[in-house]
Amino acid sequence: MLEIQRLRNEPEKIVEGLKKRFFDAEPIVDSILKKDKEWRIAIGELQEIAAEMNRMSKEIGGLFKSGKKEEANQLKEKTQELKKKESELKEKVNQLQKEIDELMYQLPNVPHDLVKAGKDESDNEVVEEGGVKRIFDFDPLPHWDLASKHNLIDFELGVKITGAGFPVYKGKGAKLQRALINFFLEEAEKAGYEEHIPPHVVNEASGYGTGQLPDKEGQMYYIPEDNLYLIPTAEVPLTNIFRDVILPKKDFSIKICGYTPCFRREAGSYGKDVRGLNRLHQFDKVEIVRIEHPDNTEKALDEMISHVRGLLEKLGLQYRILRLCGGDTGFTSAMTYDFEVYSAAQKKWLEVSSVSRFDTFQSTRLKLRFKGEDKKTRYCHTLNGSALALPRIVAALLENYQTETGIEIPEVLHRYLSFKEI
RNA sequence: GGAGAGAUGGCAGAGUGGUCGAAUGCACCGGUCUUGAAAACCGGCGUACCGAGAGGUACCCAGGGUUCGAAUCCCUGUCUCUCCGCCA
Repeated sequence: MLEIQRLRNEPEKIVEGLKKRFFDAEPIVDSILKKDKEWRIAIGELQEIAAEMNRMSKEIGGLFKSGKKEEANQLKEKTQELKKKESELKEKVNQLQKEIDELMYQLPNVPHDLVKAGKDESDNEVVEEGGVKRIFDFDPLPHWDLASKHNLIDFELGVKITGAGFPVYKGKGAKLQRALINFFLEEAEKAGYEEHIPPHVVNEASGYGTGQLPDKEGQMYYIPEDNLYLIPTAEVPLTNIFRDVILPKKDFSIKICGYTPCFRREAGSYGKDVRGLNRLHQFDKVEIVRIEHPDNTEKALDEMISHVRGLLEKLGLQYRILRLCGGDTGFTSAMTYDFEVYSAAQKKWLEVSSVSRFDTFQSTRLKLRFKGEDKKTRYCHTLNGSALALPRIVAALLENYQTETGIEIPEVLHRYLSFKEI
């Protein structure tokens, strides 16, 4: 959520910034400001009445104590009128507050200066390319064929047990998953991220904290009996560790990571992109999360990008980094870099990581603050990124490391496995 | 699943209708003392909102209610703990 202060101080800037998303914020911002003005007047009046009531109550108490019953009763009658006014105003204030909140929830984060205006993914900027380009002298197979040929992943079995999008990893396929998870976790640890194993199910408050609710409930699996949600990413439980937290000092830099399965309903996504591992309802991911002082956000983001880049280089994959345009940047994000890996067999780029800075957008909902220089509380900045999501990495590894007879394993993974090829 | 207990400031814990935003202890911050530290002593020490400021308002799990007045009484909900049962 944006800070109301910011809306009051620089509404034009926000409206202007959101144009980069092709989001017309003006009517919402105007409406908020109008209601905010009303609200401020109403709450001023309400507080005055409350103060008057408090005064009278004390007076009545004193009168009763000193035995002046009649005077006390007279005063009592006077309070009736005030009470009525008070409850009316209270209702008005609450109603306005509710309306303002609802409008605030509709405003996405304001894109960072570097973010270009754009409607969709076709406007994203490629900011970097690297890694090893793979050239085949034979016809490479897509990973779904390789997976069944080498008995690594059984998609049909997953359909039987659960449904489409829930593959079963078997034998070396399963071990490869485990190796990747360990590799990613150890790399994260080396980079200073403290490992966590959080719950894979979260409550409603956590969903609101990181912004999945009220917006994207349709994308999460929901357990109505307990009012709990399966996590779509470790970002949710990891970031919510810091919900309702005020960090005591101004110098802090919190770096945590965690492996979890991720569950996504992916409602409304059909077509060819869903083949094989390309889009799943359950997948594994190692997530890195940072809580930073606003002054340190830029540096933190750079470090995260370097970290993810490092992983892709160690795995020997061809990659590119995109800075998403306004329209393709997630609702809660101020700036997002997507990492894509090239699959020579599928002849396309596969998104394997997304690194974002949210600035105060999440921390306002989370109420995550720190004590600043002058003992004032300020909102922290949050960032997170996948480091990395497994399925498409597996797809790219299988496809790019295939030979005519089998599949090689990148050297960095050897220490996690008892075999060097499939 | 059954039975019971509870939810108060960073923590512990008092407070059962009036001046309680809340005793006290611990922790924390500043100071005195000390060569330094400890101890002792003095002072400070929740959050949010409105207001230019003075100041005011709200918050004792959440939401309702009773009352001139609620941390305190009533209702509903949530959560936690203990015991029993079941079970990895």
